[in-house]
Amino acid sequence: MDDHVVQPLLARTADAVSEAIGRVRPDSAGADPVVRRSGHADFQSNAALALGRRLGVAPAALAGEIAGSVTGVRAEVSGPGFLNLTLPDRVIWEQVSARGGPRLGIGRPERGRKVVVDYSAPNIAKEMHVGHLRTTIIGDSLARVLGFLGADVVRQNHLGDWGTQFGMLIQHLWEHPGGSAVTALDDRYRAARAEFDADPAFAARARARVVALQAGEPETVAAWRGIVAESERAFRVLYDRLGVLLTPEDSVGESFYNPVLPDVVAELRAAGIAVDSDDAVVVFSQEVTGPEGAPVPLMVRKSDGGYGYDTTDLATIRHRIRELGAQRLVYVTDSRQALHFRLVFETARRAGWLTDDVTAEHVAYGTVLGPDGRPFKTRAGGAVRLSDLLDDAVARARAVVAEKNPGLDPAELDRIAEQAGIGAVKYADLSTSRAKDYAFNVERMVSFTGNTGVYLQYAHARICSILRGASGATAVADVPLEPAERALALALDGYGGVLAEVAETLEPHRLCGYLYDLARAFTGFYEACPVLRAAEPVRGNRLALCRLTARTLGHGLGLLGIAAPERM
RNA sequence: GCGCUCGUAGCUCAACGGAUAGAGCAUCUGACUACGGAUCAGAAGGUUGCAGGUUCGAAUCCUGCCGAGCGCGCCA
Repeated sequence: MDDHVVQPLLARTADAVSEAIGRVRPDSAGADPVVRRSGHADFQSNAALALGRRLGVAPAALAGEIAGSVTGVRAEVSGPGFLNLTLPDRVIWEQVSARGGPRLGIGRPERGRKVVVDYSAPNIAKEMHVGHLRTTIIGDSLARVLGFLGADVVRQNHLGDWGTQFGMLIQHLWEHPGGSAVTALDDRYRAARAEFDADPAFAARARARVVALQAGEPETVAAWRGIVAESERAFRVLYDRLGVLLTPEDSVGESFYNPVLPDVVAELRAAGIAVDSDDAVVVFSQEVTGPEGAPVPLMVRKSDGGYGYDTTDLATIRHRIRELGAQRLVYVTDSRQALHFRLVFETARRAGWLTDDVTAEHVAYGTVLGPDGRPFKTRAGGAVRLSDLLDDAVARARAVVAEKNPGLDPAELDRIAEQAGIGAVKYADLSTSRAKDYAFNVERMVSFTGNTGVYLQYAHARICSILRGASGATAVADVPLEPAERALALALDGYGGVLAEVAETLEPHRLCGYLYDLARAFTGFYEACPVLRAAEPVRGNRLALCRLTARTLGHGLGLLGIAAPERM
């Protein structure tokens, strides 16, 4: 019973207006009541503006009719036909009280929907770098939000675990034994590449090793597995540190699809979708043209008989729909791959894998830029290691937290600095709209003011502190609402709606914006309304608001994959 | 050449087709011996890249320009 769903006030108000429209203008029953949050009242309905026009009635007059018929809400006509809607105080307090359950009264609108979220996808034998940051963080947050709303989320970590580079890597490992940590693997990769380029004899042995790997030669395959396992352990360390949900069971890399690639091509060929061209097999787009006006191809089999990731991604679609039974496919990769996914989706549609019952979405995001406004690189021009990036953020967070709270003992400080630093990086990434590039600015990220993860964590911690100082009584009584209480309560009530928006648009920054607004609404409340000093029953009501705010902030941060410590 | 994405306050960013385009930094003026100061009140800051169009109503939708980034056959 603690799990019951509380209908948001916005929806209830919209229903009330909708019913009133139906009574006043039966012909227009079912019209969108266009109810939104308002700066002039609790909510406003803009329905009369469009509807009046269509019916040939003055919008203000129609708004007046609706106002006269609507029940449960005070409605006042304003301006050219806006309807300002105000709820009774009692209703709002009841709403605060009703959201006490573990799910904050939020339902599971995504229930019964299987969603595959493809994200992270680091490369085996290489270290994770800044290029893996956004996909990992955004994808994980989306998986959490969709899961919370009831979707059957299948996470897929499409590891780069297959390819010709493993031939030279294994060969190099055998010829130069010793060392196996992943940083070493990363160096090893470079060394192998150098030797491959410099020494034709080694290159030949490496190619032979690729053939052996593809042929399933046991010793070679065992070596390959060893490399994969080693890398996965290293990823695990970073995933744990980042607080990412991905587990080894979610790893379904390129090698998994390798055996079915010929069949994917065969199926496309049989359907006449894939054709031969210059010794390769390609699918020409029917929608997109390249230079010279020629159709853009998808390379499903290279002229050397090998397969690239065009084919692998086609295989993922087929597999996820046919074998996993997914209704929604989500690919979280950077925006430079937009054309690639467009072609892949187009081909999958032509092949009949993607139908109207299944959606496929490329969740594209912009580049992480360095301080110079160019793509983030080390001084030497290499990729910035993810672990270095996090170390840096944690170190700065530590300094900021230590200054704020000098009384913390070192162990506590370490723990909080880690949570704040990681949270800061994740929040910075999630809080700007995905499509844009953003500059990685640690200074700003770990600031206690502004729209940062640290600010939200601190807000949460301080509310927790208030609650610690107060015992028990959070029963909600029907007393007059102060404006700041009203603003806070309405903000709290909007949480589920925002989550639904995130699930639909796959834009976590909406949740960030909501949480920030919520924290600010709390600030306004806290400034205007004494809590612990207030007399009952006001005190109990305000404590209830504090409690619900803390829980909502904590929960929202959780869906962003960010820790919400009770003390900082 | 074509395509995708983006152009909003000095800076970093918001804004389901709705009322006066909002926050935070930074700047300026005030207030409070603080339920943990995440301060609070106020000021200033904008022709939402430009020009048309649709609409009762446009930062948002459409068209055309300008500018930036990215992409367009055997890399992933």
